[in-house]
Amino acid sequence: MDNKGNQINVMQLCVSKVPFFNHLTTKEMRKIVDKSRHRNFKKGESIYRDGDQLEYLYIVHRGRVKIYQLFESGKEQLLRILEPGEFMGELALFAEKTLDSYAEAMKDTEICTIHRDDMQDLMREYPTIAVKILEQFSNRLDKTEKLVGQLSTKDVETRLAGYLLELADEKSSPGIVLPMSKKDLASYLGTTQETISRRLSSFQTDGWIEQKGHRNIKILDKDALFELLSE
Amino acid sequence: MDNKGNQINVMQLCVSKVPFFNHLTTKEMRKIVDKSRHRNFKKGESIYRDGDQLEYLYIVHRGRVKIYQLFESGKEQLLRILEPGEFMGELALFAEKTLDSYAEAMKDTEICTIHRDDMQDLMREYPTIAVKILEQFSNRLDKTEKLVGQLSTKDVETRLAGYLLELADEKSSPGIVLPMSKKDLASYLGTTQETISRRLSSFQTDGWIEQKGHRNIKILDKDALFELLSE
DNA sequence: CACAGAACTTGACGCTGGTCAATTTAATTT
DNA sequence: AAATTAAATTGACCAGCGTCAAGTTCTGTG
Repeated sequence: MDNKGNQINVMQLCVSKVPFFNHLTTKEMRKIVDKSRHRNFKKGESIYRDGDQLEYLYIVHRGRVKIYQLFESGKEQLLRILEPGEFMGELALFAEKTLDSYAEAMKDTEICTIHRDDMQDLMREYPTIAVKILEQFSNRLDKTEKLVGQLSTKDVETRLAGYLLELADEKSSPGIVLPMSKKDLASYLGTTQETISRRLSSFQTDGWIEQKGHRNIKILDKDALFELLSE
Repeated sequence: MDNKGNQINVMQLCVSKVPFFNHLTTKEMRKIVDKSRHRNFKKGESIYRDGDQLEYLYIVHRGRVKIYQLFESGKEQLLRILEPGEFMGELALFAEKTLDSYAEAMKDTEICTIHRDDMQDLMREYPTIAVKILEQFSNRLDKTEKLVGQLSTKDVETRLAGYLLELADEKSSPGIVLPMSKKDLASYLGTTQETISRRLSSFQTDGWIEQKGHRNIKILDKDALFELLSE
């Protein structure tokens, strides 16, 4: 049985990659690996859904996951996208809460899960873990609060410009690749596919960007976009 | 000198009231009190502002504080309101971050401050503190994400109905008192004073609520409001 | 490489809700 | 209780953007 070999493999892949574990010693990490479980999801597959009982912390190791809410009206609100190393289900750590959001693999994705009780133990044993999680939390909260501000005080054009610039900053190159479909982007920015499409077209007409394919955008006039933000 | 007496007083008032300290022993609390400073703010006074260097954790002991963002356009986005026992400035705990929001006392307010370095020490010494903070954090994040969803998928009427019901739930009585001006409520719900006013008027015309004075509302038909949410 | 289905674009139209301005009402102060 | 100020209401107007519907362009799969 290659169970043993499998576990070592998982350790290298999963735990060591995650910011809030990677300061621990190898021995300590092994302890964590013993408590974690590795799972695979195919593109489009649901990882958890509204109404599920939340019992695990999920850590994305490979792939990409989107978290969204779904309303009675059928409208979707995309909350965030998880890249490798990020986690979700953190509410599970404190209470037996019922979920009110959905998590879906955007492409084939590998995930590590750790049960609530084990996480509690780990935090007690290695207090620094809690501090690390806290750090990530505060960044997320920060980002979410900014989104709230944008949603209610800026028009779609401005929000879109802001998003493009943010993306360009991260990659620090004029060519950017949208990490999601325009439909999802619309959901994230609190608008519709159609409006996103119209605004991008007008950006292009103005000579500020150039679109190639469905997800590739080259920024031609950063300053023009930037101007929008402070108007 | 009544410094000593003062400190004991402060301890009882401030630290013991806060959820993430109140599980500690009296002796441990005293240690924390030694590191905290007590401050008073008058109504309307600014506690911190955009651009300030963030160095302290602020714990509200008495009064009420509003946190908001301010945009170039002059628009305000109210993020949340702190009641006694809640805290702000938590980003200070991790990095030397510059603030991008404002905190203002909504009435005469007493606050305890603890310096970042001291907080770091405390968390190392009493790991449970970090876990408690984490708990509050995750609730806030949850609330903020819900707000995002509402802002971008529901119309003002629905958001307002949702807010009123939420408030009624907390107090579990038909008569509710707005914790803020309608102007601030508008800012929180991502709309304008005028629209809030219009919607409340129409609720009243429909016989669903009754307004008395500027901040008192009696809910007459809970079900009608509730219907709006799931349409 | 072709083809099917998904993703995106474009147009026409109407409604929600933002803006500006003028009153009215409530809250505070003296 | 009157006076002053702050908060809220109401009306008129119109722009942004959501909706529905019909095309067009990608893209990944066989």
